[in-house]
Amino acid sequence: MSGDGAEAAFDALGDPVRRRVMELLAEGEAPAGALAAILKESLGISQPAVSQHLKVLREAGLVTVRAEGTRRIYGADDAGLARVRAWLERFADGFAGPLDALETELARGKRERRLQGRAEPVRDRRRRGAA
Amino acid sequence: MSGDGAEAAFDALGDPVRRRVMELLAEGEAPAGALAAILKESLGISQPAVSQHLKVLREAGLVTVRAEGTRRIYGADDAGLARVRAWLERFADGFAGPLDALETELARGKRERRLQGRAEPVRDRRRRGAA
DNA sequence: CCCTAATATAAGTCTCAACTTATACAAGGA
DNA sequence: TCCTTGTATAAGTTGAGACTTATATTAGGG
Repeated sequence: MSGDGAEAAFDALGDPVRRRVMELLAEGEAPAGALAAILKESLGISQPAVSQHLKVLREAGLVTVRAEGTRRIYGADDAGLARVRAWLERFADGFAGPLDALETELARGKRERRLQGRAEPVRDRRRRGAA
Repeated sequence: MSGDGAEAAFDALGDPVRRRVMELLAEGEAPAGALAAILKESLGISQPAVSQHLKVLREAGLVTVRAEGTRRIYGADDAGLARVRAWLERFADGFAGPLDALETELARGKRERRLQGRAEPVRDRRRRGAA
């Protein structure tokens, strides 16, 4: 429960350069080189850097790639974006996502009980890596 | 053009702990201490760390705070979340946000012209800080 | 075939931000 | 008035990841 795949997407969108890439792709597909050229001009970022960003976006499912000769044509991937939207629906004023009224009530009750505050067994854990 | 305030929100949501805080707040308001207790138990994170995360969320406009005695009651702020949704509407299959059909066409044409690739004046720029 | 063009990967550097502990501050209650 | 409880701020450390340059890879063209 509570495990969508929006994690990687949000991690990826946490970077302004990658957000810019997505904005460019929102207007239509583009070869990697064109994106690199635009980002080099506007932000002074090198081609390899852009390539690395594209890789992150790919792995987050936010972009699609299609080979065309030696070119890689990138496009925004609705699948990844949909997962982001789904995550946001939790906050949709009124109900909490795919839960029906009853489950919502149960969850709320459980939360309130948990929120009373009872903290002792402090497991361990150290740094939450997001490779 | 192209300057919404979704930037800070996405930067904030780029962190898994802050996302977790938002998920908790999606179920309802909670005092900082309760959030700290939950995150300590589940992720082993200290109270000051949580306080710092809450500060980031506050500055991103993603949460509201209300003082109640010595407690700070946090809640999800629709304003910030709305800005995130607005950014995502760029990708809404078909049209590009608040632009009408004509403007969309113009934008697309301009993009395609830009994407032809013409890069020379490599300004300077160094590291894109996001205080 | 080799050369060029388009992209990706390797390897290394350096900044930033997410943590830590310690402490300050504010609001009640005894 | 002090102590306690709840929260925020200060100061310092450290690992991740966003860059860099250099090089590998792949596809076509002459």
